[in-house]
Amino acid sequence: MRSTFEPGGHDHALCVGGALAAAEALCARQGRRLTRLRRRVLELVWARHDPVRAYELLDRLRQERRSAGPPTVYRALDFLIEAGLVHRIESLNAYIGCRAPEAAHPAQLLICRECRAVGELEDPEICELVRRRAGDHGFAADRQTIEVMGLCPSCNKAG
Amino acid sequence: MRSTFEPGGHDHALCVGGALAAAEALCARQGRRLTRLRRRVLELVWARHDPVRAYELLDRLRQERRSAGPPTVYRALDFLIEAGLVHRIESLNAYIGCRAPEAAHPAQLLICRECRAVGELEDPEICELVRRRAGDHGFAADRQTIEVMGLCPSCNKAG
DNA sequence: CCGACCGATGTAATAATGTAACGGTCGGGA
DNA sequence: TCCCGACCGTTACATTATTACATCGGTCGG
Repeated sequence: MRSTFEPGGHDHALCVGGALAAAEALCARQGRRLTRLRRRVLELVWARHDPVRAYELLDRLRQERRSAGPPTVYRALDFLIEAGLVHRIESLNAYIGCRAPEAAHPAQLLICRECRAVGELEDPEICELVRRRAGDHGFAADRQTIEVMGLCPSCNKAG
Repeated sequence: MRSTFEPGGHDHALCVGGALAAAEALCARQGRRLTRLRRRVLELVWARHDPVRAYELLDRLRQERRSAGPPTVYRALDFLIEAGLVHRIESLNAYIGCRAPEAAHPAQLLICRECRAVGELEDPEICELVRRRAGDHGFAADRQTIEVMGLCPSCNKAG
């Protein structure tokens, strides 16, 4: 099983580097334009493994790009979400880098209520079961938002 | 199977009346105080079968209670959600009356992107599968938010 | 009955989140 | 060359939600 939550002392530069490389590749393949700005926003999103707020991104962006305003950030986020590189966490109004941008599946996000770490399932069975049950009621599902609050492995042990 | 989406011409007064009666009963049983204000907000939430925004509720409340402000509405909503009488729809920042307040299960909301009607599954299998898969990754789930966008039965036929 | 307490509500201000609208720039194709 | 479309800057504004503190009204022990 792929690790859902990163262990404490991992080399985070690898996460960031990997995410950016994957993003370049994906955009190239799909004919999307990963501009300098968008790339930088993605990098800022990946700065940590917990969710980032839009206005936090804005504050950091401003430090290097005086001209940034809310639309700057929201447009970049829209692009990144559309491309499947970032997830919006509806229940937190926050954003997090997608750990499996290649997979087309909708994700199921596991959010730790203690440390705010976020893990990501890409479980096709859940996805399919939800779709089927909705279909049983005559509902044609096309987008799923699944967010689970709870305790991540390490907070669970600690508590 | 219980009907998930109400048919067009149903007698909506029955929905509202039933919801209020169920709410009274539930609060009585659980020792919660369903005050006049909270009851009225619940009634306004149930005015339609599609999601209501907090500030829509506020506007309507103000017509009969000049003193209402944002906290008035948000506090009432917090109470109703806590009691399981209302769901917050995270992906819309909106609220809807719970159709099965007796059931302790988390709900799965089916949201029509055409007509905004909302149906509600209370599927224990989905719930359990999500919990189990999360558990497989060491995550102790305690709250699930599942929101599905798509087309309701009638919009699906129409489109 | 009194007064202390507590949950519910009133009230004002403000924070946090997100969008609209319009203009400028720049690169690629007719 | 000229136009078009994508991208970004810029300003203003809309929407959603919270904080902090005051007040009201009932309950309960004394």
